Amino acid sequence: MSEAGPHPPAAGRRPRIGPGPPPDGSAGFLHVDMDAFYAAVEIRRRPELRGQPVVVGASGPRGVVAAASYEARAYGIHSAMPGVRAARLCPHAVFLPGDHRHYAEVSGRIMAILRAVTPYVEPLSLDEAFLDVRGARRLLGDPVAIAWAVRRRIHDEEGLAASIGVAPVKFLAKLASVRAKPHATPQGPTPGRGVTVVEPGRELAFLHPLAVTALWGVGPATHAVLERYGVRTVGDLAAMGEDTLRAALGPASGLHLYRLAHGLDDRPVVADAAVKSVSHEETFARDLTTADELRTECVRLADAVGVRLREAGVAGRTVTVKVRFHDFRTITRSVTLAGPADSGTAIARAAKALLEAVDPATGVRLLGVGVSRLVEGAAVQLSLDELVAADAARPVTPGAAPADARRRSWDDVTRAMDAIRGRFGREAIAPATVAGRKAKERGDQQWGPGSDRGADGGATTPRPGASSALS
DNA sequence: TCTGGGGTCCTGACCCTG
DNA sequence: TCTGCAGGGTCAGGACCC
Repeated sequence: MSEAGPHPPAAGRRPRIGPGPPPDGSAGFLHVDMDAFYAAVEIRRRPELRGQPVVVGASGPRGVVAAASYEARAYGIHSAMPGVRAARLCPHAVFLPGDHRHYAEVSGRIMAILRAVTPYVEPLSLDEAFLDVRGARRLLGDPVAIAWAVRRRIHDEEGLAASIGVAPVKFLAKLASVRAKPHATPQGPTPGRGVTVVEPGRELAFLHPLAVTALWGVGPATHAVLERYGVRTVGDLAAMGEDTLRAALGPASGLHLYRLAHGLDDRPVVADAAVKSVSHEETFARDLTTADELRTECVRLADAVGVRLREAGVAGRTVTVKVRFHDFRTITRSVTLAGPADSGTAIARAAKALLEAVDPATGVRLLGVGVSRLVEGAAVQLSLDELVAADAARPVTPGAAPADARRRSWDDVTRAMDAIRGRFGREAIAPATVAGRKAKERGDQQWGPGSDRGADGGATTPRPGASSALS
């Protein structure tokens, strides 16, 4: 592990690694999970915050908590909690806006440390990943030694703590890493074990006493169903027959949970899994109530999706819009295009057509635009049929260019916009409809509508306790 | 008490086609 | 030509994950 530097590989795509071999019964899977990652990164940047309750995210009146230090967790604050409630629980906590770009940089360096151990690294998010280290044993030692070495190196090079689970299959490694974590108590954080190991043959002894909600795939809805069967622990679940579980939860979920409850998980670690959809959605500080506002935001979101599609070198056939109304009722509407699209113009056109049937009068708090059924490399804007249909629907303008010429000119415009953004930054240019309205980048204030702007520019809502800490 | 953003996967209804 | 059926594609929504 000493051969690799602390920095991520140079720009450019890494060669595809693909899925590793299936589990073979040896404890060769690691789950690496950073402790309170975003909060820890902020504290590392500002050491004077060490020991204080620190909350990241929860910006704006509708924001939620992205991460909380263990000192903040002692007050009952946890991720996904509304910021308003977190502020009530701990008014003197330090509330910080998220800095996704910085977290991504730190994450990149941590992933590079992991890839120095094995190419079989499957990131789940910025702060956790699965590793298959079976192929690294001869060179680096047994998986437990590798886990401790990884933990030490992350600490030495990044000053951050990680908890690591070691097990014969992926999901047990993940559960083990949870057990390795520190705990929040009113007296302050108590350190965790750092590394927890589930030895081969001990899987069920580890698994069965756990609450059934510990299993991946048991959320509130599934838990409610299982409670009706008197299931509280994973052991209770394992005692249910496969047929009963399938009948209760559906064939796919039933089989999945039946296998997990018996410690069975043959999923390999998949490095470089292909992305299947790209979407952008925003909750607005103020509800949108007119079709005009809806269309304007739709163009902005579609443009942001298009930029990300082209950056990833993919295009998609299905365009989906998501609308969440004032009462939290949420609908989705989708349409499949004749050919893949990756330009904001084409995506916005399809999305706006879908929004025609949506009445925003009661108030729209969230709007999302997404593209799925992705194909690599295709940059087709619109099929001929769609262009013909679009032309037929468009009022005739004297002197207007034919459809194909317009498509080519829009392709040129898109390429020119990409070039300008590449040189001067993403905010350097935008469609005229949304000029001056910054589209959030991926993860930019992703945990709440910014207090700096809403649909109408937004009103500033300072977070209690934040101003002094940030000044 | 109020509920973000970006994903994946599953299910059921409906329609079309052979 | 009509009917029934199976299978695939599309669409909408729910559940879950971090």
